[in-house]
Amino acid sequence: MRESPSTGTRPVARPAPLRQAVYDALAELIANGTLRPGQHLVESDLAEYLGVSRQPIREALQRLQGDGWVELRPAHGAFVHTPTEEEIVQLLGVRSVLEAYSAHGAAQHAIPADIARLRELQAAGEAALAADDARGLVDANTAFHSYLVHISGNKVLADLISQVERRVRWYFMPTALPRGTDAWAEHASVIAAIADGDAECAQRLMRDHTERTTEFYRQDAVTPAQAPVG
Amino acid sequence: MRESPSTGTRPVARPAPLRQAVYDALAELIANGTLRPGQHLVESDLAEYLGVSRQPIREALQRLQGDGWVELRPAHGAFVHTPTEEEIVQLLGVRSVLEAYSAHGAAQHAIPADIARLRELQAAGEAALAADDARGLVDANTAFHSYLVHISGNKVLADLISQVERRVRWYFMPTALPRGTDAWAEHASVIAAIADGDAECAQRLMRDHTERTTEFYRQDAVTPAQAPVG
DNA sequence: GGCGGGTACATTGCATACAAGGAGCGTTTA
DNA sequence: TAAACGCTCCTTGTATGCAATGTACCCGCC
Repeated sequence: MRESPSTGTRPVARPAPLRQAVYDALAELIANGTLRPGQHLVESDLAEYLGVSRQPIREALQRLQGDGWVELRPAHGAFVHTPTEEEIVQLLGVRSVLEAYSAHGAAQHAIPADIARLRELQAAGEAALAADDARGLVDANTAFHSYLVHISGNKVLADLISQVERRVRWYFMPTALPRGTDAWAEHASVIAAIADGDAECAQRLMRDHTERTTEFYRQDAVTPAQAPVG
Repeated sequence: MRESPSTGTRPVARPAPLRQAVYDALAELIANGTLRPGQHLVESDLAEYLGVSRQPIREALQRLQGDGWVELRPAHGAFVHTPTEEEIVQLLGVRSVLEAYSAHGAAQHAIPADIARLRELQAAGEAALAADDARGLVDANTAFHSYLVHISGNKVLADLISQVERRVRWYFMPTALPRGTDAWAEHASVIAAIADGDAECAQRLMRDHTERTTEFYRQDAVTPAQAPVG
C-alpha cells in the first residue's frame, strides 16, 4: 500500500479478463437493484444477457459469493443475497473496529504529504456536501477511508475493509445525506489527530465517528437504499 | 450463530460438491507444505493428480485466491501465496482487533450455558498443554476463539475471523508451544470478564492477549511453521 | 375433491474441445 | 561471441456438450 502507483506492472493495456468484466457487471446490477434480493440467477440467462458463455458467469458468481453478493446453494444455483437488518448492524460494527484500527495505523505512519492529501479529500467531500452531490459525496467518503488504510500500509486490513466497504455501499445507497455535515466534521478531527501523530486519539475519534453512523442508521433508516454515508 | 445446530436443513446426506473437495485438498496441500510458497500450480497437473477435470480445479483456485492461499496472475496462472514477514504482522494486528471485538460481543450476549462451554474448552486446552499435545492445543485454541465469536452472534465477524484464522494457522504451524501456558491463563481471564458481562474488560483483555502473541512472534519466530498459537 | 405418483422440464455440475497468448529456447546473423 | 529474431510448446481463457439431479406440473387414483 505504500508503493508508488506505478508499482503494479501494467505495460500498456491488459487483455481484459472476461470473468472480471462479468463480475463488475453483475455487482453493478445487484447494487443498483436491477437484480433484486432473493432473485434466482440462472447461469444460462446471464450468459445470454451478457453475451458470454456460462464459464465466466460461473467464475464470477463464485467470487460474488465470496464477497457476500450472492448465495450459492449447491445444485440450486445462485441467489442474490438478501441482507437482513441484523446483518447490516453486524457489518457496521465490524467496519467500525476495522476503520478505527485503520486510523490508528494511519496516525503512526502518515507523512506530511499524506496529511495534505487527506485535507484535499476532505475539501472534496465538503464541496460535494455543499453541492448536494450525493454521488460525489459517496465517492469522496470512499476515497477518504480508502486513503486512510492506504496510509496505514496494512494490506491485509485494506483487503478486509474493501470487502466490508463494498457491502456497506450497497446497503447505503447514495440517496440520502442527512448525516453528511456531521460526518465530515468528524473526518476533520480524525485528520487533525493523525497530523498530530496521536494514534490512540485518531482511533478513538474514528470509532466514535463510525459508531455514530451506525447509531444514526439504527434509529432512522430501516430499508437499504436510503441511508447515509459516513 | 445463535440458532440451534439443527437449523440448517441437511436431510440425510449431501451429494458432495466436487469443487469443495478440491478446495479442501489443495488448502491442505498448501498448509502442510506439499505445495511450497511461490510454486506454480498448473491446472492440468492438479486435475490429473486429483483425478478430476480442470473445471473444479479452476473454481477451487478462485476461492483459494479469495481466501489468500494463492495468487492468480491473469494469463499466468496460480501461484502459492508467499507470506512476507510484514504481512504476517499485519495479519496478526487485524486478528487482534477482530478478536477483541469478538470478546466484546461475547460478553454482551453470553448466557450461562455459554460460560460453561467456554470453561470446558479452556479445560481441554489446558489438558492438551499438560500433555504437550501441540495438535490438540491448536485445535483447542481454534475451538475457543471460534466459540467466542459464535457467542457474539455476529456472522459477519465470524466470516472475517475464520478467513484470518485459517491463514494464521498456516503460518503458525502446530510445532512449538512455548507461549501456551501464558496464553491459556489469559484465556481464563477473558472468560472471567465475559462471565461478569464486562464487555469493555473482555475486549481489553483479549486485545492484550493477542497483542502479546503478536509481540511474542515478532521477537522470536521469524519463519513460519515454528511459531506459537494464541 | 384431495392426494399420490410419475413424467417431463429446467438447471446445475462436470468434462472435453478449441483458440489465444506468453514464455522459453534455439537458431541465425552481425 | 553476443544479441536479436522467430518458432515451438505450454498454459490459460473461453466455449460447448453431456449427464445427473432437483423441481414442478399434470394425470390418475382413492
